[in-house]
Amino acid sequence: MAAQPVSDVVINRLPLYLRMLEFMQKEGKTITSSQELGERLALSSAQIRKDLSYFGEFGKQGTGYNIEYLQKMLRHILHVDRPWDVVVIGAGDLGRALVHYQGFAEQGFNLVAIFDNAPQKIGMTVGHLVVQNIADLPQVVHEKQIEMAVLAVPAQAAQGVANQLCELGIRAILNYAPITLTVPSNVRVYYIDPVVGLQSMAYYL
Amino acid sequence: MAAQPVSDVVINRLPLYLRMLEFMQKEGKTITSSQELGERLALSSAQIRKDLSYFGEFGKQGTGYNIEYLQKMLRHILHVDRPWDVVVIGAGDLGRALVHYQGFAEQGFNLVAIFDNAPQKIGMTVGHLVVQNIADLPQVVHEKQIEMAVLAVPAQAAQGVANQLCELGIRAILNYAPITLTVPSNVRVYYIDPVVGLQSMAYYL
DNA sequence: TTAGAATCGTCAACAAATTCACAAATGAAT
DNA sequence: ATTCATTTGTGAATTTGTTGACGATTCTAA
Repeated sequence: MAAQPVSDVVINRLPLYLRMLEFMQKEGKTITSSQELGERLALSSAQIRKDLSYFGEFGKQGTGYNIEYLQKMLRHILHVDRPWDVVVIGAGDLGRALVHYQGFAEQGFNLVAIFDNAPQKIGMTVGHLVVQNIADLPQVVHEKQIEMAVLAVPAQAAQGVANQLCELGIRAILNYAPITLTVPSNVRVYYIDPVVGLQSMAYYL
Repeated sequence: MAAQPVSDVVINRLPLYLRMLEFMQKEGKTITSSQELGERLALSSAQIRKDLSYFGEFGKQGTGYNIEYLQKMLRHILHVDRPWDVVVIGAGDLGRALVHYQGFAEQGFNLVAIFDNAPQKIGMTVGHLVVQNIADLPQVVHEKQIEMAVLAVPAQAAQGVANQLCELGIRAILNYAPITLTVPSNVRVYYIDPVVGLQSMAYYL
């Protein structure tokens, strides 16, 4: 599909295209153009055409893109045309809020287990899940062949848990802990830190 | 301070430097080097020196950087050497989890009010705050001269609330809603969407 | 006092990312 | 049937971002 690897910045924009296409579809639209997509995403139309061109030809000259078809192709490219099972580590306020969030399942990411190491949290019901002992993590990861994890533990525990996840074969970590993780090069980390966001924006105020 | 504007990618790395410096300080270290910072942040040492050089000369040849001093300078550059008041819009699971999170206040971001439009949520206590009617937002923003907001409402409500925030003079929005917002060019938006993160990483699996 | 190791700040070289601009194709309107 | 307004996909040009390399400085230790 991709002879020479497509760069990270391109891959990171594809989910935004997908999200906008879903939005347009809900509006009842069936076709769109790189220009319209660009305007609504605050990107240039050339950028969008170029990004898509790394993966194939999905549009029709003079007409634009069929929204449903382009969605389908993007899901295929991103490997989200199948469900993924995901484990959540940490049953604090954040971990629990994540389990209650419907947005993951809507996009095919099933949060199938939540773990914590605090005895008073183990056994607690969170949405449709029961908090499990972190000691049971290896078994669950192995049995369900989990490849993705959400890390929602305090900063001081994050690196230790990350090490464990990597050893268990997890290859993608969505990290909410405010710390840069050190992981093997075959493991991906996506960082979410709201404080970093506010600090970046404060610069411009 | 910055003759020709410093690019966004550079600004977005500064909080990571700051975060790492705080971490090192907790480890008891007092000085560091661009090389050490680079290794721990998975960046090149040249990158770090280059980034800092846009703002001045903070290191000492042969020695490196004084951690406390560099922290202080970075806080000054980012305008986080003062507290910022921030409002939270949306008192769902996410909004409530954010109010409970101590990480904002630790970095000088004070969540001073939380709003919702649902009658059954208004009046509810969340941490040290009481959920207020969204109708009271203009008054609070004006009285406390708020410039930053966290948007934690459902996707379908997000653009409407964002419009209101912009009209009220808010200049920085931390957006958790899974939608690309259209805002005036003088307003910054920092996007947090965990699903986008998982989708990006799924590409590599 | 001097030698040597470490490190910064910066200019130039290099690489990556974005934009430009246009041929080719499409569909609508006359 | 022909014209015209759109729109794609892409190679080239341009812009932006990263890395290399080195003079200058600092500290340590013999």
